Amino acid sequence: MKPETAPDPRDMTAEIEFGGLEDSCGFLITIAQVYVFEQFHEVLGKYGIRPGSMSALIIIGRNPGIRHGALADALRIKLAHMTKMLKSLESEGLVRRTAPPHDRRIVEVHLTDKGKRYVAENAPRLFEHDSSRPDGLTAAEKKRFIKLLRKFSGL
Amino acid sequence: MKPETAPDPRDMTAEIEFGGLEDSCGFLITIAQVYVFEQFHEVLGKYGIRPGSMSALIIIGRNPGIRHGALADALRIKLAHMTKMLKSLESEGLVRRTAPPHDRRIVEVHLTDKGKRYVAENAPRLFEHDSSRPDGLTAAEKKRFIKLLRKFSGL
DNA sequence: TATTGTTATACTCTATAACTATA
DNA sequence: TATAGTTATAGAGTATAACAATA
Repeated sequence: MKPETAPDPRDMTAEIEFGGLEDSCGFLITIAQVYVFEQFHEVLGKYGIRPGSMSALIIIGRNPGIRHGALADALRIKLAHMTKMLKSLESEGLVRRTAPPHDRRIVEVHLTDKGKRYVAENAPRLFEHDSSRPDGLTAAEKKRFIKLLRKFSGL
Repeated sequence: MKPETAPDPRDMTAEIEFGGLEDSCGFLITIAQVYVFEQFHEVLGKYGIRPGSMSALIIIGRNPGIRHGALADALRIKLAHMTKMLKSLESEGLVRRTAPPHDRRIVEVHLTDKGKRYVAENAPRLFEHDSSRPDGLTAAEKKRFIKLLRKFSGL
């Protein structure tokens, strides 16, 4: 990112011009997201954990009996996708889904014992990875970054 | 996000516990990214523009003759996907792809006149949308946020 | 042999809408 | 009629690896 450098795409040492995208939150968040996933798979892939289902399991563990809809809202994914993910986690024996008697439309989700062991083993790996990712931010910057990210998303 | 509230997923007014994810850069960036795409499609969908190809066209416009590989690096997407995207943009008449005589392995990309008009018309819409997105950040916060995002991604 | 790009395949994630069951 | 979730289908994005052409 050197705006003063004349762009010459044939010169491999030349930086390319981003034409304003370097100041676009949307573009930069997309780029950051690619980096996050890349690092996640590189470091945590060997344990077979994936970002989406790991987040779901962590939230289910902290909110026993949470409904499909509430979980979908929390993870910002569509209910249809949530169903697929939870049925998959159920078939792996990590979660249990039950319809309460008072409203049989609802599906409540709990971790199984296997699911609890899975979270106890893998959640620390996720958090350790997240805080040690080589992202070039100082501790103070990371703190500010997290606050801004939360405010940005209305979380 | 109220850690002091007892979690009760059946009470719709209760906040859910994120169990540490609320302090994870990776999780928060994923959530932010969902918000960015959602807003993008809501506001700019009617013009038929999409985030990936719009970014590509903007960068091509600013770096005439840029190679497939350099563009893929800039957008953090795989070369195989870049090829698909550029062939699609070529079939829409927005870009021209040519192999230079001095190294016939290379493919250089330029905007066509139609592509230039397309960018002239739609890039301002993208930037206007990006700066006016209702993300709750003040101008000063947005500035700091952009700097942190760039540092985070090594851009 | 190494580099640049292409093709093919498969998998994940997402969007949408029609559907079932229940309230 | 409205709500919670399910199913089916299609599309976008991505990963991977095998491939062709050129250097």
